[in-house]
Amino acid sequence: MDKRTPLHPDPSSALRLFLERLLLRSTLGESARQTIRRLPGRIATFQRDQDFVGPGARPSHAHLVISGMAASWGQASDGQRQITALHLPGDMPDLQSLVLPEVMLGLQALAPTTVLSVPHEALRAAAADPEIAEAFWRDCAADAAIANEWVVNVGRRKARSRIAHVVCEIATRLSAANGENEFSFHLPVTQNQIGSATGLSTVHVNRSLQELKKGGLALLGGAEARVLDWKGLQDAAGFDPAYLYIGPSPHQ
Amino acid sequence: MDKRTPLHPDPSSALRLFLERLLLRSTLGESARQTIRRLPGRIATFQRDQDFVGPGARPSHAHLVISGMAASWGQASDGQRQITALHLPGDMPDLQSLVLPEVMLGLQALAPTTVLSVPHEALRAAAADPEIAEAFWRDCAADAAIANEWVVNVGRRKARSRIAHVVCEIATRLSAANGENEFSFHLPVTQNQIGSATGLSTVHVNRSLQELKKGGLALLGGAEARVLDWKGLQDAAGFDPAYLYIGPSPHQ
DNA sequence: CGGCGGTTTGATACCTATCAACATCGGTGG
DNA sequence: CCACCGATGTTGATAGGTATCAAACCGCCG
Repeated sequence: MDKRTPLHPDPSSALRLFLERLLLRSTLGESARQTIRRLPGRIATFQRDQDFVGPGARPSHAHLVISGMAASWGQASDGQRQITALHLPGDMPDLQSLVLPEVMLGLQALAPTTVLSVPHEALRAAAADPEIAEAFWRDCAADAAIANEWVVNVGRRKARSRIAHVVCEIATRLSAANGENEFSFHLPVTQNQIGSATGLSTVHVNRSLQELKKGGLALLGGAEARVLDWKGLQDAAGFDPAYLYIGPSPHQ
Repeated sequence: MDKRTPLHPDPSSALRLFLERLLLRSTLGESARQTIRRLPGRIATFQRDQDFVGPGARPSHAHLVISGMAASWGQASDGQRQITALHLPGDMPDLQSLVLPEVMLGLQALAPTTVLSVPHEALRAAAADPEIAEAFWRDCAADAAIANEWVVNVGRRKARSRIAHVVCEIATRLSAANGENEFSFHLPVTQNQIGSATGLSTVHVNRSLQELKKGGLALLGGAEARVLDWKGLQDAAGFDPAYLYIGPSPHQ
């Protein structure tokens, strides 16, 4: 278990997290909010590097990240993993398994992570409310938009920018979730995992991180991230938060 | 106008195309099918390399590709484009603008392309039918899955594999749409555009294509693609069609 | 203390981008 | 019919970015 982040031992506070997350992008009436808050679920914890959903599975539950950090990944035929998205507390990475029962990506914990397993039936029942169905659809669409931006990141930017872009994204998403600017936050990922996310080798991640440090832009290490120069980092990354669809960036 | 593919001058045949596309992944009752078939729309044509949706726009219509080929793209801050998805006849690339009004990607025609512009209002009205809403959501989720696979493609595979993978994807999607194996098909993209899609330079695309030819795997050129060795190409690409969510590959 | 995972550094090889030049081809106009 | 032209494709040379391998270092924890 991750001792550093507050635990959410009860489903109800976890679901409040989920509700706030949905409300970032969608408007829900009181009855819809009630439905979300009353979803059933079972708490589960996973250790660092543990896969909790594998490609080709047909899970009967969707997973709501409560604490820690998770990642979706795919792999090339040689077995090398590529992380395609990072999931922060409040995210439900496999919500789309409601409409596509066979998930084709893997989900792993990047650090000790707590999730709430919510049965598909309950989510499907909730989605009978058109307001909720639209909110779910909207979040899936936003995930697709984020995935598109990752393609750009990995395909067209060079090492330093790629890493800076991921840091900017996490900082912005955390800030949106917490309602305040986050320039110094817990980022429990190794340089190896950053490489998996950016399509770079571990060694090159290391060198690029040193460049970011030397340039006075950001400081990563020991599972902590500190943004020293938000404007400069954003510049180096070519980061425009619009694709995250969480309103105007709290930063700037 | 593209003279080589049959034109669909009337909306109704275009909408049949769209309906077949939805039925690849979803089940729709007769009333829902009627609703789709009766959607309003206006035909429009675009020339090669013409953008018909730009980042930051708030379009009032969604676009159904009828003939030709389109691509969604994003760009790095230096202006370099990265193609994040290819759109074949029957696809509606910006369906997600229904729930995320501000589109953050661009859409361009790769070749002379005909589209049907369908008003958001009409689509939203159609989505009042839960069956249709779910079908729309499902297609958005599938698009997200495809985007994830592109991240893997661009991030972890080497040049030859990346190109082979894109060819495999197009061949499989065309085959699914047409109900028959397509080993030789119209692929109106320049090597430059292939580079934009795979994160490679034009020159390197050229060399890699020659390797594919020399290896007897595939032949691309003159807006035509011919797959010579499907199994071998699939191998070189590390291609597994499951992520497309269009049932078992028609190939093999 | 010893091991372990993570980070850092260096040497080297490979892959890909870039630039420049040239070839090919279809279309256009004389 | 031929000359020309622009777009596309091809080739070679070179530079630079990144991967890979190996080794050393470090902090943490048992």
